[in-house]
Amino acid sequence: MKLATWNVNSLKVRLPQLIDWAAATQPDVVCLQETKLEDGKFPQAEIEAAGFHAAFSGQKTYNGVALLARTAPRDVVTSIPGFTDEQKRVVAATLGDARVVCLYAPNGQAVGSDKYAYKLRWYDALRAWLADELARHPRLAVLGDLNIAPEDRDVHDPKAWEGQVHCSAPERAAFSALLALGLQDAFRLFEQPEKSFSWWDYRMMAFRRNAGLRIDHILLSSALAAQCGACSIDKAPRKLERPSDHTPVVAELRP
DNA sequence: ATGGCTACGATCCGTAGA
Repeated sequence: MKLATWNVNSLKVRLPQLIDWAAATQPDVVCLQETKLEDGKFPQAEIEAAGFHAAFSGQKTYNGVALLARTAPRDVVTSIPGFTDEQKRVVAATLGDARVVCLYAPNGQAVGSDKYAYKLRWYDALRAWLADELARHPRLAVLGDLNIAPEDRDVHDPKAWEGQVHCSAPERAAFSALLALGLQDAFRLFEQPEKSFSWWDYRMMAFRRNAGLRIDHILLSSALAAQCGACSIDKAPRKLERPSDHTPVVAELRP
């Protein structure tokens, strides 16, 4: 079983790339972020034609998440329980015997800003919810654009980014707190190339200079981590015309 | 050098992303 996460930065613009990529990669589950589409405008027919069921929660212009799966999603949830939020950042569902949570974490803008405070509040609520989810579902996968580079090796220029949003100590503590629940960073279960990133700024030829961050993640409970045979970043879509600034991360689970 | 792209919805520029 192949699980993937991809911040597509507009599903409308990236739909053809998503369809091509899914045909080539054959994932069983795809978590999408920044769909930027109201639910009424979700491309249901195209996604179905590509062989996926879909659960989604979107809004105009900003945010929006979707969970694509070969099997019908059950028990769909589209918010962190008890955390009131206008912003559509969460969709979770049960797929077969696994619980899958798709997340688009707040960006945080700048350390000390209102958006940064919201990001940390959001992470607090997320941790409490995932603790609950883990207790209920030992086979739990959490995928998404978490907007945190957990370690310096996840940053192209750790000095320049030191203490900045995505890298600040409170954000890294929030990421660690998820791992402390019993989740594992699937990417780090394996030897990886140095300077592996999942996002590159559109400006300054950042992709060509590999000036990126690893902020898109797949976290697995122990039961799923034990089955994980590979996890990699697929840079191919970032090389296409009109790419998303993020690229997919894929994990493979053995039966 | 604090910009530099891109997407969006509103115009012909502002907001947001990270």
